[in-house]
Order: sequence, then structure tokens, then C-alpha cells
Amino acid sequence: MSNAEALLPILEPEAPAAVAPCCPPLTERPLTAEEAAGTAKMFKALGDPVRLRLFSLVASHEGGEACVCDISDVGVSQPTVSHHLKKLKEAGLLTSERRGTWVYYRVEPSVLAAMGRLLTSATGA
Amino acid sequence: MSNAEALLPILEPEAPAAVAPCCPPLTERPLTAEEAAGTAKMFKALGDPVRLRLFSLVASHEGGEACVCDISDVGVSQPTVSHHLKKLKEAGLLTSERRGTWVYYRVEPSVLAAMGRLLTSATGA
DNA sequence: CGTCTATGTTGACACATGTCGAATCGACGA
DNA sequence: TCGTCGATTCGACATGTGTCAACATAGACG
Repeated sequence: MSNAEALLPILEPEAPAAVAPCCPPLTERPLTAEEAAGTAKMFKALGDPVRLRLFSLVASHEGGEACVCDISDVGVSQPTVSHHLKKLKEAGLLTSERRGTWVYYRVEPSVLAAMGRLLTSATGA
Repeated sequence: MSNAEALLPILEPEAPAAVAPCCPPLTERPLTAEEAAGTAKMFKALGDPVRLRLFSLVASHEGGEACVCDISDVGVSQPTVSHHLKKLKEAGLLTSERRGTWVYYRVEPSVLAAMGRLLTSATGA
């Protein structure tokens, strides 16, 4: 696949942007097909037990940041952990940064807030 | 299927209870494997565009209740709509009730609130 | 430069999932 | 009772997904 990447004009596999300010609360208005498609990607990313646990490990870590070595003890092999972290990154929920030997993952606070707003009914209840 | 139900001791295929008061916010504490497994089911249920749209259609309907005939216009066949509604029901997000000819679906407000709390960071940000 | 440790990628496999057409069930009306 | 309409279930198929072993890459340290 590295060949294709070199030949093509570097088209990114997923649109990694514009996930934060998405939609009003679900109780307020039915989502359009486009809105649902974009939002469902985030929910789907959290729809796997391993990913949800990895995400909570990063989110609850000090400073909302965690090294892979700190969170790779979730019961699956390390390639699988890397695979899931990549999925979370593609969904816009995490960002990664390499500092020296280790790679650190951080949560995207705006995305968290947006998803929370989606599920927080504005109707008072 | 009516035969099997009559013969077997009525074992339910999915545990339909105890989904509402689950976990503290994700930013507060890493989820255990059990918590993640249970919570991921709800996120997974909303991780499909069609299901998310169906859910928003029901949630935003008057009284948080909608007939299937009102929400079955999401671009897929009616059996598929029924299939997705069943999934949402199994995840504890919806409840169904038959009134005469039509079947009405309603949202479970406590579940919505619980999921919103999960994503609402208590750290102030 | 060589080697070691830490992450990420590839290829392959088993399994789950979304989708539809056809058949079935349930309620209403002629 | 029979026919019709709304909703679910069944059977089948194509696709997506999670998982791992093996390999590749990136930086650190002698």
C-alpha cells in the first residue's frame, strides 16, 4: 500500500477534522443523514470494550495524557492496542505525539464535550 | 419461533436491565473490563448511522414517543428498520409498546442521562 | 555502527454486522 | 371468515471488524 500512497496526491484516508461542533441534543431535532454518519463514527469508536477502556485510561490519566506503555494492559496484544488507538485517532477522539522513545496520547476535550451535549437532553429532564 | 418460546423456560437473549446508573465520567476513573463491556454496548448501538438517526427521530418526537410508521423513512427497507429498532431495544435505549395496529417506541431518559454524564467531564473543562 | 526497546504496519483469519427479499404474525375492516 | 395493512422474523449474502503472529520502523544507548 505504500506504493499507492507514493503515487497518489496524498489523500488522507479519513477526514480527521470538524468533529467537535456537530449537532444539537438528540432530543431537540432529528439528525440528518450526514450528521448521523459523522456522529456515528465517534460512537462506533467508543462501541468496543477495549477502545472504551483505552479511552477512559487516557482521559483519566494526569493531564489527559498517557504513554502507550501505561495503558497497554487491557488484555489484548500490543498490535491490537495500537490498532485500536489508531481507530480512536481516526475518529478524532485522540491525538498522538511522539516525545523521544515513547508515544503519548491525549483526549480531545472539545469532542468529549460535544458528545456529552448530544446526550444531555435540553428539555430539562 | 413461537414454538421455541413455548418449549423453553423463557430465557431472555440479552440482559435488558441495569444499564442506567453505570459509571462515573470517563475523565475521572478508568473503566473496568466489566463496566467497559456494558457501556460499550450502548455506544455500539448508537454507532450506526441508521440507528443513530432512528434514535434521534424517536427522542425528538413529541413526548419522546414515535410510531414506527413515522420514522421508517431513513433510506433502508422496513425489515432493516425493524432490525435496528430491535438492536436499540436490546441495548436498553428504547422501549416498545403495541397499541392497536401500530407499535410505538420510546426513549429511556435515564439511559440518555447516564451516557451524557459519562462524557461530561467533571474536571471543569 | 550495532543492538536493544518501544510502536506501528501487514497479512490473514474467524466472527459479527448491515442489508434485503420472502415468509410470518397481529390487528383491523368488509 | 377472509382480505388487507403494518410490523417482525427468517434465510441468505456481502462486507466490516477484532484479533493475532510476523515483520518493519524509530529512537536510545553502548
